[in-house]
Amino acid sequence: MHAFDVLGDPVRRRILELLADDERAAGAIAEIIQREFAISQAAVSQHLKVLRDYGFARVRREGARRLYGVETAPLRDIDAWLDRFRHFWEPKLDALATEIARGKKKRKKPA
Amino acid sequence: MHAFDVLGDPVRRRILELLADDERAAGAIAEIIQREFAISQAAVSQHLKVLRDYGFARVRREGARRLYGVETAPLRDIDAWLDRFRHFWEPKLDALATEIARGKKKRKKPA
DNA sequence: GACTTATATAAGCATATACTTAAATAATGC
DNA sequence: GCATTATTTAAGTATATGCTTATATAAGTC
Repeated sequence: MHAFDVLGDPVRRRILELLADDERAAGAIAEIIQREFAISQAAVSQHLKVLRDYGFARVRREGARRLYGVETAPLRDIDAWLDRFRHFWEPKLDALATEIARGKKKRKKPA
Repeated sequence: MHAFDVLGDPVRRRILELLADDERAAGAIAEIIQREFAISQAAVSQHLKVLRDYGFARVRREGARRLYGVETAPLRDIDAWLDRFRHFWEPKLDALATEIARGKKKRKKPA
């Protein structure tokens, strides 16, 4: 499955949206998703597995809970793939603006 | 089908890459794709239909040919969806830099 | 107008994936 | 250690999608 396929599923997109702010326990995620999509807890768990398997999420145990967090590498890959089309909707930037805009440089201190 | 599903298919991604530079005739696209993916002309045509149907491509007739071009609205939608994750990999920009970076403003003249 | 070229559509089939229910695994509390 | 809570995994099924071959549509050529 390709990263784009992973994001093709609305449940998985919603889960990632939930994780964009904060880590959340599998159960807390399941509760929200079950309410919004009317699917079983097992189904939610299977989606979490897909997100793990394709590098969109990480888990850590905390007692009986499993805390999920977003992992951005595949999202960055997608962002990079879009680069070849960006000139269609982003104005041409000069070299410096591009550096700033796309964060290619680590800056020591914001001015 | 969601925009992400459309991009989930490697053939469709490749077609869009081909269109990123230039318009191309359906036949020219089919030729390349058939060589690279070993699928039939009909299959390529079906992918072109999906790209049309979901707003990723437009066609115009030119004699017996059909010239395809990329249409970026759904790509921009995806780009916008990624916004909520960008803070993970882009440095925090100040307001002005963000304006410049994301092209929210039409500038009259580059300095 | 028949023939060829360019492209799309139809019909049918195979496979992947998203769900279900049931069961397994693991930590917590008594 | 047994029950409970939290979560994953297994097995089975339905459906969507991507392919195939065959056919339709439309324009260009003689």
